Amino acid sequence: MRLVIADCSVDYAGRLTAHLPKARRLLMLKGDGSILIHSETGSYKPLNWMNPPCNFSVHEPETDQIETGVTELWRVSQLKTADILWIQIYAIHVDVDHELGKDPGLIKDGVEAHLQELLAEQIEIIGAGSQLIRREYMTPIGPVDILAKDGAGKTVAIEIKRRGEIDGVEQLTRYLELLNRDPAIAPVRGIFAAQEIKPQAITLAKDREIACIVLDYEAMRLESVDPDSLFG
Amino acid sequence: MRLVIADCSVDYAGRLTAHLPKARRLLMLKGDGSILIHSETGSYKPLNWMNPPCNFSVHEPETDQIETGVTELWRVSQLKTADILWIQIYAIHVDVDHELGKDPGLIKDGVEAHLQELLAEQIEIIGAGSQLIRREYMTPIGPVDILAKDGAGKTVAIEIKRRGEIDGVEQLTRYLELLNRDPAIAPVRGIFAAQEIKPQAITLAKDREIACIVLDYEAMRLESVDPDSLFG
DNA sequence: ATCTTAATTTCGGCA
DNA sequence: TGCCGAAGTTAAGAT
Repeated sequence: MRLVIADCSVDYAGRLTAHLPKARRLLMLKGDGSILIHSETGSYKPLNWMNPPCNFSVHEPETDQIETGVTELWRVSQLKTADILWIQIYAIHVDVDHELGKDPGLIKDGVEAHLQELLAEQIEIIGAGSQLIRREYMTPIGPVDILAKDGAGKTVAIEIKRRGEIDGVEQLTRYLELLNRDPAIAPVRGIFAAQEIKPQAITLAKDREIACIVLDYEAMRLESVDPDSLFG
Repeated sequence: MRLVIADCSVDYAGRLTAHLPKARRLLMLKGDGSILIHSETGSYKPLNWMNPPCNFSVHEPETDQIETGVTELWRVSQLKTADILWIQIYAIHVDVDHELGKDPGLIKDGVEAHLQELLAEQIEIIGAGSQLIRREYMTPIGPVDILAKDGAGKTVAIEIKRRGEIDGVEQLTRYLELLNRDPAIAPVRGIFAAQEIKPQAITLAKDREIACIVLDYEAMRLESVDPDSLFG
């Protein structure tokens, strides 16, 4: 990885056209040929970048560029999409190069799968007397997160999200349409369960006669009978 | 901005729990207190990070950590959300510090907002005699990009995308369903407008009796009466 | 390889 | 400020 702190201006042409006026920035050239241009602020998204696979080359600046102080002209192009990044270098203040080697990668824990596990285990959250039929109940258009029977013995399809948005309601609607064609389990009603549900999603769900349940992840974790599921 | 290349392992606890095994990485400490941890590959998203505002402090490693070779222990915590990042440092290979100053920021051109602006201005693209009613016409489930009246005086709802895919047709369908319940403007027909439209989206639109229009961005730009809108 | 869905999404706009 | 939708989204999982 090569790290360059330089005064530079940048032009990008690809899916959109964009320009960065002259300023001091970090140019990060990764081992896979990609480049990131970072400023002192902003979160992890760079001001501009080029994804691998790409081609890096240094060019002589044009006469008019030399007059404005450009000392080097960098060209980075995407091999597949033909996106191009032109970087005008005015001055280089730091330039270090160091090989990092391969990274073993991030190990994650605590995502949506865990919510599904917990709700399957604590299915009475959707109503007393409820019983789990199956997790990941298959349909022709994909698996329903949870299929259950409620206290009255009626079938319930549950769609689980971390954050409930309109898309999730659409998804559940499609499942319900299919499930209700199967006389063995119809009628099936829907429950949309999430840690938080957006107002628009609630509006749409109400319109489709789908119930909404907000899940308390921490409370469910504490309630869990299976301690291994805490840090699965 | 401080750039450190170090052998390190990382533990994150916050919205999720995650761990990075020991490896050589770039630690990027920005002026606003945020930190990014990058490897040699992967696109612009860091392996791990902490957003501003956050707190950085260096701690003495525990006895058992010293035994495994930890020389420094860094703690980065989010001030609002209480997310915490612990970084175990085993060896520092590069350590440079350089102030970048404030960045003037990216200047963009060619996004969806611009398409909407141009189509509102050149509304007769959807048919002679058409008139704009409103951009961003609000409904309970979100704003319709453009509401207009066609040459025959009938209401038209337009959804605009840069790239037209199935999602956009679904979105427009929801709007139409709602709009057609309002006797003041019903009946409302739909137009799906985009720079390019995927065949699947065209098929679905046809099925829903929604018209598709492919927009020629360059032609619309040249046609624009408002030169400022070129590089808004 | 392609497509679908989530993301510690980030980012911008407008109410 | 908070909500909502777009992004040069990116990234992971499933088909």
